[in-house]
Amino acid sequence: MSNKNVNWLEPDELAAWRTFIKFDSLLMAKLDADLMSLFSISLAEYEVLVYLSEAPGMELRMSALASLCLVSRSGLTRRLERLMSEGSVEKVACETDRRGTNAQLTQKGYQRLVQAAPSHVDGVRKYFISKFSKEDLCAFTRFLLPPLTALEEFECPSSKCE
Amino acid sequence: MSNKNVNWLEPDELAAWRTFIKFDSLLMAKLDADLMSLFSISLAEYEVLVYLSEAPGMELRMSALASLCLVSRSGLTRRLERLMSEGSVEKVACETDRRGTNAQLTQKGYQRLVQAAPSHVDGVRKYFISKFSKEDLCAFTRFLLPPLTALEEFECPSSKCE
DNA sequence: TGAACTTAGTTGCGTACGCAACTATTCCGT
DNA sequence: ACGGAATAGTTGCGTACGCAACTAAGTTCA
Repeated sequence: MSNKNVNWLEPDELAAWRTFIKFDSLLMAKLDADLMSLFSISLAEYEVLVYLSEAPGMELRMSALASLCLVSRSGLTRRLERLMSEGSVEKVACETDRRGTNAQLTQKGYQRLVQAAPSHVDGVRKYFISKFSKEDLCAFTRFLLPPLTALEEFECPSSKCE
Repeated sequence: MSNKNVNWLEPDELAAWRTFIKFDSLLMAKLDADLMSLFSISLAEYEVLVYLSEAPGMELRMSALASLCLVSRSGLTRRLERLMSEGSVEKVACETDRRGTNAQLTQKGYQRLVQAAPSHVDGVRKYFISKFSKEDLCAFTRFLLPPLTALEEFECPSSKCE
């Protein structure tokens, strides 16, 4: 199609854009499918286990976790229901704010993470990291960080983002 | 967390990986929200209009369209239902294969695309393309193409991918 | 030619999610 | 100290999707 009233992307631009979209889409699908078939855990659930494992006391407020996972608060409530029902996560009351709830990684959840992580990390290295030199990897991050910050500001229109 | 039995990503690797994930997620959400609020069309539907507009006769087989959109055949059936119900797309019987159906862009669908495209393309340029020099953009594509090809082979395990 | 296999598309069903509305708690200005 | 606004989390409802099963049509091979 070639409509002169629309300033379509140039071939190089289009190639980069579609490669990016497709790469991301296939990569996420592959990582999810691998986790699912090997460890019966979805990428979304794995993500929760990772963020919890990195937090002090292996616990995080629901809202903080939702924000890290880029998911709505209701979406996170349901994700945690699934993880709780298999015993990977527990909810504990928040000491300092009685509205709040902390999600906490259980021993079982931690073991589940440690079991799945090597294979998952291998996948990330194999399909993504290994394609870049160390310099290119850092350049990649530097390139993407400014637009990422700009995008974050649309989410939290006026205030301090986290 | 620091478990010595897992070969976790290095800080630079982790930064690149999480930046990538987050950037993609926020960018897609933003492009979708913009299309939705300005033109009441989702990014998924827009994508269908684009691919149809580029095809000879502005029509494509359902399967081909599903493959381009990286969506299951049933997913595409439902996407087209939505686009048909507002008159942007029609189904026409395939001449050469009576099993087949072609999705065809209507005048209305084409106008819808031309109306939404400038704003959408601006967004893609503003948040993605403009962050790279022309050289970096091509390098970016070159980097991602090999792993993309590798990932495509998992989808079509043995055969010719298109 | 015709029986087995493959391919095209649709449908039923289950899942994961977002939005809006809700309750409970905390914060803030006076 | 108290009344209104903000925040934390959950729930009901609607949506978009994938998988598996299905029908119809084409393909292959004996």
